[in-house]
Amino acid sequence: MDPLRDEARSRPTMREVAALAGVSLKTVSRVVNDEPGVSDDLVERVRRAARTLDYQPNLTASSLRRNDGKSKTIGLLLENVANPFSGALHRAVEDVARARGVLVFAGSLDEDHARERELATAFVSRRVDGLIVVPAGHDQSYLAMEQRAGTPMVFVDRPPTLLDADAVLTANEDGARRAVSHLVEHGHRRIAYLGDFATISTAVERYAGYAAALDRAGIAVDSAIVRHDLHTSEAARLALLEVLDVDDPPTAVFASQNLITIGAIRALRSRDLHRAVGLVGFDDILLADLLEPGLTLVIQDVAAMGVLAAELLFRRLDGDTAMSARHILETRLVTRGSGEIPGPYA
Amino acid sequence: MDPLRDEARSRPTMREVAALAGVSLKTVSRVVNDEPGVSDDLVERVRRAARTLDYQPNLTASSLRRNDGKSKTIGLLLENVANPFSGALHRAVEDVARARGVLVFAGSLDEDHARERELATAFVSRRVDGLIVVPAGHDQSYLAMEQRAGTPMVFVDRPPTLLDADAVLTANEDGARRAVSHLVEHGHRRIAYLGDFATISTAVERYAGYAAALDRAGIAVDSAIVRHDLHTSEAARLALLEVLDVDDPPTAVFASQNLITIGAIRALRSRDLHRAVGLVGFDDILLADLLEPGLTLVIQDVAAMGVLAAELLFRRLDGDTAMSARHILETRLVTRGSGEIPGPYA
DNA sequence: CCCCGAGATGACAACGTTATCTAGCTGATG
DNA sequence: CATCAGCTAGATAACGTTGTCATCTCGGGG
Repeated sequence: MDPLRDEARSRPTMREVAALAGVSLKTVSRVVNDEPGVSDDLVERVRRAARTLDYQPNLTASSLRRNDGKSKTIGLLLENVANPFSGALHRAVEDVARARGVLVFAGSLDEDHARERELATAFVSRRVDGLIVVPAGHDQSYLAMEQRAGTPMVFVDRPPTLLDADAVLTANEDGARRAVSHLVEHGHRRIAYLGDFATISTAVERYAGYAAALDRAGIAVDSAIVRHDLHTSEAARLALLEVLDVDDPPTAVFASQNLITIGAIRALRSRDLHRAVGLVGFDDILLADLLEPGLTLVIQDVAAMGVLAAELLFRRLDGDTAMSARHILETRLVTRGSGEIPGPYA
Repeated sequence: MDPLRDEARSRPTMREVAALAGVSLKTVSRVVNDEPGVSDDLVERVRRAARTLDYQPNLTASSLRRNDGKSKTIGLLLENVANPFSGALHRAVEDVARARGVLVFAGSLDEDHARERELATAFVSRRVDGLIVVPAGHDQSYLAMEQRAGTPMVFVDRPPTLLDADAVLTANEDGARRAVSHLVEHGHRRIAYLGDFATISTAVERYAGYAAALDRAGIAVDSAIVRHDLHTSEAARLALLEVLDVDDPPTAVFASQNLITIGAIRALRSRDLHRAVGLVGFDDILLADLLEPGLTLVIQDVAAMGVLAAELLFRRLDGDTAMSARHILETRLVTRGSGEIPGPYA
């Protein structure tokens, strides 16, 4: 009907390359996969034919037929591809994967456990070779069947629940304890806690570290200056404004996550308290050194976490059947000023 | 040999579901794809069998066989998944894709044109349904065949070269002109330019805007205070330090990109000039409002760019055959202090 | 009571590739 | 000179699914 319909000319296949080169399908397959046992003459002819047709092998068909069934693809479930933590993790995983010719599917979960399951299933349907997961939910048993079917999986930042798998975690409690002890050492005894959803395991651990540091210093936790379930910087800002209004207000603040730290800074600024109230945050923040005062932070080596997670995953793919393990990475306290503001007991 | 080898029990297939339900393969296919013409009785039986076996359809096999050949997958080529611009773009694209059940492959190019081609080819080999590209190179003709084979592609931030395709771009020249004019209006006539690789089209356009603004104000471009090819904040910092040392040093700076802006701030801080020298940057920066002085920036709506790009792509996938077009998004100048520092002619 | 159409179900081929097996050829060995 | 090892090349089946078409059943109309 339409004579100009050469538009949707479909991609050349091995069969067409074979026809042009005057060889069998299988010979083309051998050449494409660099298998030995093809004469130089034919290799050259096939190569030329492939180039002429601009042949690109169809990797999905290939992986369907291959014995190992590998798709050279992994799935990465992140909290949100737009946040810096996820971005850094993604990049580290990508680099390790790239070295092995493996591509990365990435997706955002937004702390939504339904979304986690949905996306994991979508990845599995595409037959990814493995999964790296920063879980949003608290039940990963839905992955058990898939794991048994041979898909390795590594959890990052938060451990899997109701599932046995490798995990790369941060020493959250220890990091938080050091952060809060640091404030105590600088003379603070009224230290507020601002934390993320209490359903997030890292938030729980960081709170435990906060409480432990206070306990060690003989300070009682005062719920009037402890706020959980803050997930945006705005929520954190409002929470801190309230906390600053209680009787006997805090002289220092521990912010358990980067967005919360930012909210805390905004609150302190608006009261012009940023040079008076101590502040230590968990997680790195870009430009932390350019603020005034500089931000004292507990930081994790996110890139190292990503590299380790990817390496664990590929080790499993290479056949490692050792028992699953949890790898805990230490944190580092970087002092830049906000955490060294002296408290009343300095 | 190893009796415990039930480990790698492979995934159930339609054939197994069919056997368990006592129906034919095709009937299972119909049920899985919600095709009409299957009795309620059988639908129920198949559903139950599928659930029992925890059957997950193999989408790669399905897309291989399907007439439309769609893999419900798109490829996204970014500069670096870890940088905020790429992250925001990625997220916007993901959201549009998610609404259509489409998954996103993402990869980093690091301004490497070889890597661009490599990654694009890898995506094509996995038969993605479409590509969204922030190109690193200056020749996308290698994609022509693929485009003719029916894979739509949309370029973002930078136009395609030697290839006709949709593009979503920023009004770079206009934005830069407004930024520099803003400095002129605040009394500056010695305005330094710090720019990215001159091979990047956006950098070229922004420089053109800088030159145009000076020209309009009757100011000659002085190459002594113009620096190109800065790609890291450290390079920018060092460059500005040098520029500040020339005779008749600049009283203001235009930084053409976010990392460069950060380097510029560091340089100014180290000379304690951050409250004396005017600064306007291109691209958004997290916490720009918390610095002192606040950063005056020309910002692009990155999320809007991503949404538009993804929508254009899906429109093509839905069969839109209109001529390809370039969509130019305007920028916005956000004044926060650093750009309003008065110059000598104020 | 036969035939026909509509609807449900299944048999079979095919998507593009790789695995397996066999055929043909060469040249060396007994 | 027969045999066989060793190599190259191709024919064929198979991966898990969907498209096409044939078959079967059932109810209603002539």
